[in-house]
Amino acid sequence: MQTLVLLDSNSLINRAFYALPPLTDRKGRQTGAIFGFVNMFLKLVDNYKPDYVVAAFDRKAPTFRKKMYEGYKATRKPMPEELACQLEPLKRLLRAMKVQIAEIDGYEADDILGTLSKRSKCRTYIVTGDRDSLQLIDGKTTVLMTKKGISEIVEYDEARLKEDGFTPSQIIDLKSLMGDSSDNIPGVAGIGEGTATKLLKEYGTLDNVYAHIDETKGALNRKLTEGRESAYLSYKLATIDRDCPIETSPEDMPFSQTYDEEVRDILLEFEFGKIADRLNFTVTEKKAETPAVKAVQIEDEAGLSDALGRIKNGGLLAFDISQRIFIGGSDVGYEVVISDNLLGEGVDYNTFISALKPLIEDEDVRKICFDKKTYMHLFEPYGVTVKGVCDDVMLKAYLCDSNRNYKTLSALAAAYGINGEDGAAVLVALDDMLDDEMREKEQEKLYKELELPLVDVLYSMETAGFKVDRKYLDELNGELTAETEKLAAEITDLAGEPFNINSTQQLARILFEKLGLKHGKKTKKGYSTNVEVLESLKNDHPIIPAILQYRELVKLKSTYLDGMLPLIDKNGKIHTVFRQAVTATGRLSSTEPNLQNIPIRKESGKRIRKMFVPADGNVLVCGDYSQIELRLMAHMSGDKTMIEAFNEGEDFHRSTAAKLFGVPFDAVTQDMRRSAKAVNFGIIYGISDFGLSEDLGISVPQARRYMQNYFETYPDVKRFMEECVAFAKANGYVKTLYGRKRYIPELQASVYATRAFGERVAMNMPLQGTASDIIKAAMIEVDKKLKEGGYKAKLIMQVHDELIIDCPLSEKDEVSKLLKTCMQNVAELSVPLIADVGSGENWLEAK
DNA sequence: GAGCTCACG
DNA sequence: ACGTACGTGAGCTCC
Repeated sequence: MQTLVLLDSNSLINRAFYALPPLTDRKGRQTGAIFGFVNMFLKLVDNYKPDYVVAAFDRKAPTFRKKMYEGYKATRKPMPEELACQLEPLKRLLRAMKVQIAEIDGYEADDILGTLSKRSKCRTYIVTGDRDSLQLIDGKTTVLMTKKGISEIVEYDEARLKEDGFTPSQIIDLKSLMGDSSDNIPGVAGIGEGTATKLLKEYGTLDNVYAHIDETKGALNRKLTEGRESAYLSYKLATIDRDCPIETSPEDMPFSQTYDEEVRDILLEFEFGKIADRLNFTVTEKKAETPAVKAVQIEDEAGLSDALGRIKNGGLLAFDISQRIFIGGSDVGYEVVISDNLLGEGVDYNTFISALKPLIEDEDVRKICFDKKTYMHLFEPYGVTVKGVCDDVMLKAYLCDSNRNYKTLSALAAAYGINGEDGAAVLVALDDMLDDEMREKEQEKLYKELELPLVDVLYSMETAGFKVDRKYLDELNGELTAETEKLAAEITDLAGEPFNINSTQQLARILFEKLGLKHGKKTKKGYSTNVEVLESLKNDHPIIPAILQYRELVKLKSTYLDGMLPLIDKNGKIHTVFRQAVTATGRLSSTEPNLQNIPIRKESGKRIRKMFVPADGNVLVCGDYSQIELRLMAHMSGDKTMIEAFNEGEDFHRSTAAKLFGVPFDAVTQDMRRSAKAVNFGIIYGISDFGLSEDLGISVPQARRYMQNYFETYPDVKRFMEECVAFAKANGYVKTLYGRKRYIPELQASVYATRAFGERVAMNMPLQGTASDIIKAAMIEVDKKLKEGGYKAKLIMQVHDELIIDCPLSEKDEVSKLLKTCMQNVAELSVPLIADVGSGENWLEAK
């Protein structure tokens, strides 16, 4: 018997939409629900191997049976725009996959499924997330019910339904009693699943329930009597129409799991490279052609050196040896493929890398790889240095779309629809495609002059490492251990019982239930216990200050002491990893450990920062930009008043306060300055009245007045921010002074909060992004000047607007000057770009 | 693995 | 009527 699969497409895509994060392609088009749908579909056809597939869709107007109930239209939520816009693309893909699309005006998908399953002569599977369809089950019809969104499938046939105690037709009786809010079937008021099930067990059908209504008593009798009309209306509503005028005959279009080229093109258009990768296509043709490639399997060491020797000067070497080993030279018209099993047999890793050395170090051989910096570290122990141009497709892809985060070469290749096991061929193809894309998006200059040169600087910073005063760390650890233990004892004592203070849930129980303290805002798991809440309860119970103190110290100890210990090398140094392709704005990030969030704001935190010290005989020289983002706002907005304020060189927050509050500069109070500073920060973040009011602890209208006042003071700031948003809406992205782009698909959202977020991003990114472009340029410059000057001093850290140099004492003055000059002169703005430079015996002192 | 909390710019 | 400050990473709980 042949197999037919019927899809309740609206039900499935709905579930997919809400189950998955909102994916978009590079152009900002929504693809998340399609992605979920297609994945589920492919799993399904793998399991059930259908001969025919029909996808049924709702057509806008409610069906006849649903129209009968007036409330139907009123309460039904319209499909969100983010989902609606995915329907047509999905249909296009399904058609290409030889899936028939079935829809008729005035009918819903389940009517079509009901009709087609009734007519079907095949083994029939109905795929849906709605229990309604269980009424369609019969000897040859099985319902595949999706669970957990759409990730799991449960088979319902007659036997399985019987386990639940129902026949297929009883599903209608059940719904007419209990109703279904998602389908706006009213049922009988006050009767839920339990009562409905009990009644049907006893009486079998709705009719029979009412035939024996006298046997019920009390409330139930009253509910049934009052709900009779509603029940029978519900019965009609819940009954699927199995004779609707659909002309589709599934047999017209045989389905097969071999798809043609069009399917691949559509999948790639949606950027579902991973999916395209695992499908069979009738024509297997590589999208991006690589030069004539002849794979050579290397058998032994001689073969290896022979193969490598044939990649000549002026050639191209693509290598991917992170997982399996692939190297290739495309210019010579053949490709070398070296697989894993070679290692340990004919050639060992050491021999392999050494054989590669002449090519990696040949200035005239262009290299391509994914994540150059990691390779530099990998090669280092073998004495191999990367020389000449080494392109990095990870960075190219990042510049093309910073919202994406490709962790591996294969993930990147999949996203670009490049098939193939062979890493070297994949790299060559990717490199070509990304060059085109970078040209289109005008990212080449940033790539060549900023990101790629920065790789070498970051590599040397990571290699140098940051020295830790181990003795001091151990002492501090001891002190913190004692202090936290004491606090923990105090807390359990005050709580009257032992509990896990680190568990927010247990803590909430103690504070808000046992001790009866007034709770603040809720989280998903109960009441929040964050600093804000605790701070507000400070004077209500002695346990609160103890908890605050405990939290603070435990955080410091676990993250910055215990967490750091295993990362200290034998020389007492910590080597962070800078990640160059993760943030949406262009900033770097720091991991394993994160050295960009070492404490400084609080006294206890300052104790931590002191443990970071220069190498022996050195001093730390530290330079940080003064209010770079606000200066950029002055420059980019061209606001005369703001530019003037910076040119006068006075404290900018104070000068803002004087203008906002209409007082002379010298009459500004601490409080006024604090408010002005908060507004200045708000401006950088893409201000909102709510956010400002939260930060300052004032009312929203008050915050709004501050903003209005601010915009009157600096009118071009307002104009600039509006222009950023307008530009983003018109072009889909914003950019920095240097042309780095960030796409903002959120601006297309129908949900207000999401769109508002997109607007704030549009205001913030040009500032934050330009600042990071500038400091990156400064890093390259500092590194270059230090080398040129023959200094031993080394750049070791960057914290967004701050650079740190580990500097021999003898070079301190010159290096300090060099650092200041480089940082200040790297960009020419209409306001001074100021870097404050200091030095010291530890990181705290140097700042 | 998600959610909460909190460290930094 | 809605729900928000921008950008990160890490440690801990609890499911």
